[in-house]
Amino acid sequence: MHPYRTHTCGALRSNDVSRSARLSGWVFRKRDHGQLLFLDLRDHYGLTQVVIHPDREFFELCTKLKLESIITVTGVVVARSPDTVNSDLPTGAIELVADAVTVESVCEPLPLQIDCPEDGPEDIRLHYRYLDLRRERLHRNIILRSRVISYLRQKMTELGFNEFQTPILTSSSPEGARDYLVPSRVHPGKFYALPQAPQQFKQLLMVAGFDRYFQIAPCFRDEDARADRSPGEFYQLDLEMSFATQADVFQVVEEVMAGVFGAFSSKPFNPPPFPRIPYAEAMLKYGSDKPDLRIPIVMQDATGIFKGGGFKAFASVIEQGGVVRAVPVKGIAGQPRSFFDKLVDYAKSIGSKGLAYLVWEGGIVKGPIVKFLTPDQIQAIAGLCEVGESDVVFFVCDRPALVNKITGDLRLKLGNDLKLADQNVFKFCWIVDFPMFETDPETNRITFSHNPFSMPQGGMQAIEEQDPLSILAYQYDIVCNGCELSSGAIRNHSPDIMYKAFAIAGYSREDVDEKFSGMINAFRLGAPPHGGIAPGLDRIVMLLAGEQNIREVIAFPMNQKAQDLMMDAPAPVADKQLRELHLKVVPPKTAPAAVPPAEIIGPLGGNLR
RNA sequence: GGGGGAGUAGCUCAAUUGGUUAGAGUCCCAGAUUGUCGAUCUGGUUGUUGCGGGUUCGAGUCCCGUCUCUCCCGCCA
Repeated sequence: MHPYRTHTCGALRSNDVSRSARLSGWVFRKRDHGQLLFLDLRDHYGLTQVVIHPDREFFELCTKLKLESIITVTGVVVARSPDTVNSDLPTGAIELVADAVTVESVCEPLPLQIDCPEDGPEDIRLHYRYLDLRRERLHRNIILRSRVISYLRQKMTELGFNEFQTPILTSSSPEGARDYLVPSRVHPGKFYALPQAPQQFKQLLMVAGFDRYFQIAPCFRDEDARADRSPGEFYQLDLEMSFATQADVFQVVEEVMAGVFGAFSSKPFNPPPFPRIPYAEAMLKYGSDKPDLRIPIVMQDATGIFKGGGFKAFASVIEQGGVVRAVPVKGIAGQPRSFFDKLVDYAKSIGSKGLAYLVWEGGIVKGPIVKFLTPDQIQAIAGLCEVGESDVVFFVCDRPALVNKITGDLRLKLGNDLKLADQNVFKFCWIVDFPMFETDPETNRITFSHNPFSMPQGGMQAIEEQDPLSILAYQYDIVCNGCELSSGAIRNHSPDIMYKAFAIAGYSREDVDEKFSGMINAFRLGAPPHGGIAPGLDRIVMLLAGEQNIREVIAFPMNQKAQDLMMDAPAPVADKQLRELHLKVVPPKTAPAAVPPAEIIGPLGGNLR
């Protein structure tokens, strides 16, 4: 017999009855009846009830076993009597009657309860992540992640993509997020950078003629965390295709997304093709380039209706280039006055000068601004917003950029507070036609609004003839339930167009040659038209698992301040290591480095350093 | 870098306008218990109310500072 197990804790069934079996696992729960002891033995595969009879010499030992200790139990599989069958358990028709018990590992008092649906304090969870991961929900999430990755690999291979590895130690790129840097021992004063994405490598693989690339790619960005953004590192399903149009990329991604969401979630989603929403339309209708389409609020431009009208607060702002955005919400006319007052306060708190609104109730139109409007204007608003009895329309008037932000936030808040979004569906869309360039509000200079390597729509002609701010890019995002899953683009594979595009953003030919020499040289030596995208794996799993925080789908995440509390990273290193790397630490003036890290005393005696 | 929230027993939380010995569930410990499966029953331990200062006859509660965690803004080609 195998020293540890003949079956897993999820394997035994009624047809194993009277078999001799050996199980190993964690003591999940104990039920001590004095003259009879039940143990629920748990492993990765499931739970099996072990029965210990009082005449066994190990009975006493077992009654004193601490939860989460690990034991090996040898015994006979016995059918449960009909009234004691547990139909909630796959193994619930049988139980293992113990003839021998070996303690493999004793568990000391636990800092976290394993059999507990509620989360403990975040820092304790992260410090004892291996315990947190024993909990059913997290264990399930991590396995879901594993299965999703496996599915993606299989699907991508089926679609003719080949998986590649690209360097982890590479060079810093001047664009984009802050890099994580790795000092070179051999080259004093020089640094590697961890890749923010394998962007250039995957494009070079296209130049190399591999046609279709994919990778479950680690990406490293030194940026601050959010609930859906883990600091440090994250993973993308990175893909790139040669001789591909935007439509080709969409088709592949739609097939993969529909496949993975169909396979791993029971929630319905809109089937491909996903709606294509131009960036400008998304900003107008939803105030966001990652709209949550579950919220049934579609905003409208009402600038024309208020222009030169009797509502001077709006008319004067419009004269200075402002716009009016109408936010129609159906069926909320009955909300109390306090609801509207709070919303006005909220709008002000996020930078709005105010929040106007009209209420269609009891056959009349009410609201603070109604006295400034003509019946024709009100009629026009009702027609524009398609509202009527019991509906409400909010209005914000300001500079266009601010209006987008305010109404976008307002739309989300209304959706949230009024629970307008169906939590049991996924709604996908593409955001397309992103502008190639934008004006940096601080410097007033033109910069790339997204990926500088995107192909401008209209190619060379557009770059040469159009107002830069009017040029669109073959740049796209896929969005699900208000979550940006990914950005992608058809790439600019022409050195000439690239030089021109970079010139508009203020980079000289020499700059481009210096910063992107590898790429620009490659594009002079036969580069196929190509494009791709990189859906965020962590966010996909987060959506599938129904989790609100990305840490819940990462086995060993860092906390919000980019610390690994379990491994104690980042940490100081020995002077010898610094000398070898030709580095000297210059602490900031308010030196937090002098403060020792908080210590959590636990079973392993200290902070695990 | 900025703003919000939270911090009370190992854990989840309570504690009236500032009022007397800071409670409950759970975990843990002891005892009882032969069919439970979140076992049950009885009893018990657990506290620098994050930390430091201040106001007050009196502070978990009010004020100031600070630390930790978290959410958001900035940032994320």
